[in-house]
Amino acid sequence: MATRITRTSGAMRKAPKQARSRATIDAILDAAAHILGERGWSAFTTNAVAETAGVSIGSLYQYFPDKLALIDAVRRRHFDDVLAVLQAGANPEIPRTRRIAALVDGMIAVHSRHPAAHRVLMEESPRGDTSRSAHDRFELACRKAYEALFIANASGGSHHVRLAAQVLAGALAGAVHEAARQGQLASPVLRWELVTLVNAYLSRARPVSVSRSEKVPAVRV
Amino acid sequence: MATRITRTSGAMRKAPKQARSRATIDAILDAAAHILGERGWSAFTTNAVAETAGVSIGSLYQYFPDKLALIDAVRRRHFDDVLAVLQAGANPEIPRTRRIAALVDGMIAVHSRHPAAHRVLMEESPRGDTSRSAHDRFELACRKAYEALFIANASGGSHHVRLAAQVLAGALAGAVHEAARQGQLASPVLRWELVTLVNAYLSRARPVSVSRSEKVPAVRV
Amino acid sequence: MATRITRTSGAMRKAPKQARSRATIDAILDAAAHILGERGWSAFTTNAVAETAGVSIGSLYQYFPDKLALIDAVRRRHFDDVLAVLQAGANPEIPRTRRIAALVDGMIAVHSRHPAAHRVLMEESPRGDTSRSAHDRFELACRKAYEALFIANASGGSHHVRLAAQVLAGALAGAVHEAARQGQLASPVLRWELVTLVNAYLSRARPVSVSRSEKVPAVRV
Amino acid sequence: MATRITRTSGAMRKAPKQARSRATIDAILDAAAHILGERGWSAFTTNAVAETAGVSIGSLYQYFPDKLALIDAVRRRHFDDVLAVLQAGANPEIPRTRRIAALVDGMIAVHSRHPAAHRVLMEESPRGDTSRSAHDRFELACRKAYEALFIANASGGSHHVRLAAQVLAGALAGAVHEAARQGQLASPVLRWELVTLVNAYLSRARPVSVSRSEKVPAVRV
DNA sequence: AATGAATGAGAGTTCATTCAT
DNA sequence: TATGAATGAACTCTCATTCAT
Repeated sequence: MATRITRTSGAMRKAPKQARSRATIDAILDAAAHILGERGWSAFTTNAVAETAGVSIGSLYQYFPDKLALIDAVRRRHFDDVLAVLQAGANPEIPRTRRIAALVDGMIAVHSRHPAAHRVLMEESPRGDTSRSAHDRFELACRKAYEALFIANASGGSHHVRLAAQVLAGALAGAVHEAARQGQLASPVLRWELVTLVNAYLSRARPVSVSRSEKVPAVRV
Repeated sequence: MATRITRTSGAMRKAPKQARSRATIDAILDAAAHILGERGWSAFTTNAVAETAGVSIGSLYQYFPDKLALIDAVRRRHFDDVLAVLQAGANPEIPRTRRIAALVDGMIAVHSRHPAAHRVLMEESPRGDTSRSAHDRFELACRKAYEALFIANASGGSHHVRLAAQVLAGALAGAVHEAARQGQLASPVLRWELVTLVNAYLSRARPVSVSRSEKVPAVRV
Repeated sequence: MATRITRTSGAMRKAPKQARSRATIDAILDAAAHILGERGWSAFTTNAVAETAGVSIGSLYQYFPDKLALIDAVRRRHFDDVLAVLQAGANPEIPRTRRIAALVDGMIAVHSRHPAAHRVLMEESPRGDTSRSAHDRFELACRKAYEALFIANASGGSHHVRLAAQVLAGALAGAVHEAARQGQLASPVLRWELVTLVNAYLSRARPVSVSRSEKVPAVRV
Repeated sequence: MATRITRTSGAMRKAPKQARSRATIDAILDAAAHILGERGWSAFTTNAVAETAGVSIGSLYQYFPDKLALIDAVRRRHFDDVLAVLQAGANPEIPRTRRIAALVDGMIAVHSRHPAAHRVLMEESPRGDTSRSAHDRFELACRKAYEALFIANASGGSHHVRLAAQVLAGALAGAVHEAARQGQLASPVLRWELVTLVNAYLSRARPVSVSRSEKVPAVRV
């Protein structure tokens, strides 16, 4: 039950020198992503990945020194895809409304293929050292994309662009996750609501200041 | 690494008849919540819980038929706490602004003790049968709390109250999760931004209709 | 899975001094026999016995030092019953035919209450030291009863009365066990066949001498 | 102490592709049979089997999905051996006297290697689904072999051939088991008595009809 | 390079037995 | 004396990883 991963895993055991190697690696990554998305983290065993990929377990370990390196590779590849989505909507030439729509559509698309995989990669699976920088680059890129929306939009005037961008990112991701869990990703109403959410927050209808409510019940855990 | 849980677990094995039992059960639940929050699901082994609780593994199994029943019990106890928070802000007599603030403060409070625990309980750990009804009651209560905000507020006029409430719930949870991950739960700015988010969405600044953006890059996984 | 019994168990921890003790012991023995017969050896746990008997596990251990002593006590009590059956048919005044019928009926009766219990007691459950002498007395009495049949019947003229008696005992027990397994204990035809079996063997229709068959295939295990 | 087996086990986990596998499987089965025969069911733990076989516990589980599948495999292999013995004596060309001798010798041989193993396999150890059909085939073959003796022998004229065959099978098995327990399997006198038993029953010296004896003492358990 | 048999630490769970109350 | 909570050794089974072929 525990994650028996101790070794600090290096990136990839060997660089693909031949086309065959590259094909093997891709088969392994595809199989890994597939299992993660369809059957979840608990079914993600190295033996299962190797079998699904149609290679021997020995071959898998020839390319990935351990399980951590494997999941990191999957994550890296997934990040690239998501970044492509985000940047497609980052062009400042496009009107803001259209960019918001592109953002929402992109997020929906990201979660539509294998709804579980994204969440598993982001939240459930352990991170190796390799993943660190890739993950940082990813978060940076995401933040930039969201910040760009705020910056382009002077109306709100928040001086906490960075935190606001983070809130927006978390909110959109959370709403999409929940919709994915409910199987509503394809709903046009959902899309509309998400667009509304982003738009409204960017427009920042100013609330009246509120003081901290006096009594919040204690919460265990 | 895998979650080797198959048996469908019943609630609790035996009702405590002596005061000592109750103390043991509480120690176990506290230890379970603590491990879950501080060290995550992968460190959540029955033996670790028993040891942390200062009881023998046999005692743990005297009260919880299996690991699933244990995690379910933790979840149920946590749900009760969260529900208390939500209902504290559900009183329609209180002005909307104040209720929103209470909601945000409640969510922040919920995640402040063991930031990871909430997420782990909600997303990462498997659910037993026992948990099902408790979870349903919980989701219903959450939805009601959020819907109440929309209903009280006629301005938006959305006919999809339920979905909008779900979007808001997911968005707020996501933003809070992300803030918890960044260690910003105590920040007043964060609180302000979350209040702004809820307020803005409830006010539903109507965006101009947007057509689906033509090209969204494909996303693997 | 293993039988974790190591201690050499003494007979019974304390002699029943009061009527209440006697009642408790009987309740425990009844519960033990019941579980053994209805649910088999694998369900025969000390906790289950205590619960079925309606006493605490502590009380059980007050009277039986360990599980071995308990099962031995059950066995002893069962032996007494079987011996009573056997001796009822041992009276030499009664004609042989009638005695054989009584023997067969007795064996059928012995297995009719809880078909599984007899087998479990005889074959499946471990024997403690206490049981040794009781078991010896039992086997002796059985043998005597069977030998009496041979002795009364001079016709066969076997000089190996003891071994023949043992063969007869084993054969009858085996046939009855098999019938019990098939649920045929109540069948009159079965009874008739068993009587025939005993009768025929006692009459010892002399077979022609046979030489050892030359080739018997080897058998593993 | 209890048999903690619940899962319904499938046959064998994977077919051996290399010679090494076959050797491992055989070593495991041999070790399993050995432990069963020499030290009984209670010593039959998966770790003990693996250790005796000189392989790791992991290897054992590579080929047998669980303990049930292992014991079933042992049983199947044993059945095959016993069937070979029985059929060796089933040839109708051979005179009846010789066939009876072959049967008795076969049964003695079956129990001579590991006297306890046969009994344990037949009576004491739990059965998986795999074992079911093999066991049925086995019982059928046994019955056929015994029935053949009755059918060939018109003298008795019993119309209950099937039940008579079952009685004979049970009787012979019981007598052999008892002899095995007493360590008398090698005794020529025992062999002679067994032959006599079978012969006598087949010849069915007709007993005078007997009425059910009136009073059979009650038997507990 | 590739294969897949083998390994073994470690996780979940049971139950005979003890001992504070 | 009686109770039942507590104990922990022992057992079944998994899966990341290695290595002979």
